[in-house]
Amino acid sequence: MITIKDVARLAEVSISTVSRVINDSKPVSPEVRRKVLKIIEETGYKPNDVARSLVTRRSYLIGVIINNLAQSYVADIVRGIEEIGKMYGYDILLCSSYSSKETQEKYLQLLDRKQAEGLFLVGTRFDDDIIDLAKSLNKPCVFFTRDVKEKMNYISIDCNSAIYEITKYLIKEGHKKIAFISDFENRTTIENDKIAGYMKAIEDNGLDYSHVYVVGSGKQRRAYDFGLSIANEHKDFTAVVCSNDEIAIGIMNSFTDSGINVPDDVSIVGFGNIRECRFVRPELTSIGEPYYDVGAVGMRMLIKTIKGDKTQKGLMELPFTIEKRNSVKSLVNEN
Amino acid sequence: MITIKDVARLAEVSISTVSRVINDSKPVSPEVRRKVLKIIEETGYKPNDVARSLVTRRSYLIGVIINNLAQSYVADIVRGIEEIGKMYGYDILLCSSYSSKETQEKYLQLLDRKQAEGLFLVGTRFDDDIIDLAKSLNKPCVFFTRDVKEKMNYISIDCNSAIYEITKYLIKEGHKKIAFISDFENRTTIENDKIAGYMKAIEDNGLDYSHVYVVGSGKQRRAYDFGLSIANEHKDFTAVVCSNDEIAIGIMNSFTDSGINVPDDVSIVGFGNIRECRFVRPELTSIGEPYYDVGAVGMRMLIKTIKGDKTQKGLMELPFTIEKRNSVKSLVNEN
DNA sequence: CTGAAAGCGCTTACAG
DNA sequence: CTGAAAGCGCTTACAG
Repeated sequence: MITIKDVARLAEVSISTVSRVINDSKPVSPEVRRKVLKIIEETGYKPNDVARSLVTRRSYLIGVIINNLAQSYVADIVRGIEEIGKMYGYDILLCSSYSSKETQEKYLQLLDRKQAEGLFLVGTRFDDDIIDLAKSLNKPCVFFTRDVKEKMNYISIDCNSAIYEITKYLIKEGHKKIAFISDFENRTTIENDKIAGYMKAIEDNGLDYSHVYVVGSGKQRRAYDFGLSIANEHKDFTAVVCSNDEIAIGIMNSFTDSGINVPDDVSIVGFGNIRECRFVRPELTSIGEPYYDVGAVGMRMLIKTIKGDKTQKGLMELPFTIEKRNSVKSLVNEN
Repeated sequence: MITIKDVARLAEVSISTVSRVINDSKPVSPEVRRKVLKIIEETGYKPNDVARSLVTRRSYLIGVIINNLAQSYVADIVRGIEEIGKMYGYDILLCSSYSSKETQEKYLQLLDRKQAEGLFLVGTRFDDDIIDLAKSLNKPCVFFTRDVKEKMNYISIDCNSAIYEITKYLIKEGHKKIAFISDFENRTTIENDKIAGYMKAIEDNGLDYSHVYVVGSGKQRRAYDFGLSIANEHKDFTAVVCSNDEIAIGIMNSFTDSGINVPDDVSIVGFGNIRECRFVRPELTSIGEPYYDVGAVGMRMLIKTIKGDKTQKGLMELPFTIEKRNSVKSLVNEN
């Protein structure tokens, strides 16, 4: 391995001078610069970033703790994080915790030892211990989570408005009996926001029907089973708003398999706009969260904080979109 | 920031001793060890991995160059890489090149400067310059690609056998006119393997019909358009084998939209077993590539090479599975 | 078992 | 504009 020392020797200058030309940090006479550059070219010298990190105390590493890269929204967030990171010269250290608190703890320690300059945590909900540990590391830190705690800097979309708007959209299409299908009994803050948005739309539009079902899971398979059970009982709604797309797809499949036509008998909307929305039949209307942007905007916040710029603390909310597809039937033009 | 020096001072020992207890590298008397551990505990000292890296010349970093994390199979490979990496104490530096040769080159240089100990390149095909550059870095390196060159260490699945087997499966189900739908005119080595597997199955079973269509793209949308065009002309096959799932789904949707029933009129199989296979209707029969394992096995190879164990060079092939779903109709029990 | 010293490959005051 | 020296936070022969 060829080092700065070798370059200095070959170019017959001091290592200080070599350092100055590779970093362009101080004036160097043109002839000397040329000579050094020539040697660098010839030897193929590349500075050792580890040594550089040690003295500059900059690692240009951002620790990203996620649950599972297999979830496409997580992959999208990571893409946003990486892209913006690379723009500013930061690399990301990816840590998949698969929702294990112990693993998250281990990675937080690891990232600290590795001198990560910032932390980006992505997960449905985080244990208080993890939040405290992350804070104790004294590094800039941003969260993307479904369960917001006051003490964290987080980035999010306005779920309350999103569900409010999509419910209003169903109402405008003539639906009067709209149910909401929630994931867990034990709700995250975001889930509460969603349900509040649903209820507000119902009330604001003077409807007298509302019903919140609880699947007991956020997963498709469980939603499918749950859907079969409500398909069998007497269901009186003409549309359902689902807390996420996995649930919506599970419910939709269960209805289809039970002989309930979507959207002719029941309209369904989801939340998240995952890729599968366009693959299922009928294609699923959903709320689009700009996941890539979540990563990108969050990363910008993080980098700003690292640079010491003042940045807004706490909340940062991103806009959503309603992706209209054909899982919703308009009842307006019917007699 | 508290350093090894602080710990040494507080514990009234030399930094050598502190180093020995944190690394358990040399015998230390029980009392001294206890004293040091106590100080470490009290101060919350954590070794600086950057400094450690510099002297040990070990970064425990693996550079992973991919095209796009938005492709689910890429995310799965990365999961496998990360999981095995973490098991052995390695972290991954993720670099998304979005198929740009320039970006790949830049990242290769970056990874070299960062002292990455190994390289894992994932992509459909790589430019010769990139392969050469990667080799020139003199680091252990493994490729997962659809276009294999002799000069690389790669990991792959046996596509020839996979397509052979799935074609045979269609034949066993009574299909006698089976077409193959390929992606590009300009074929990768893997694509050639697939077509060869298809042809061999046709020949081995004495069928007199064979036809290779070329979409001109590996993407779903283009396959959809292409599917519309062949749906309109007189098509004489009862089944099609597609070079990948995106194509299969595009073709399937185009057939459905053209009034051709899948699988009643035409059976379709894909390759890749992407998540969408289970979301489309009918669910798509496909060849499952163990992508997670590709990452995991490749990473094991890489780590072995880093450790200096001799490992098989060149090819490493993984088994495939045929995921039978309902996009295939059996013609056997018909009269 | 323990410590003093050298050194990993850089950057950066400091002095000239 | 240039160089000698100190130092970043560690590990590891070497000597005792």
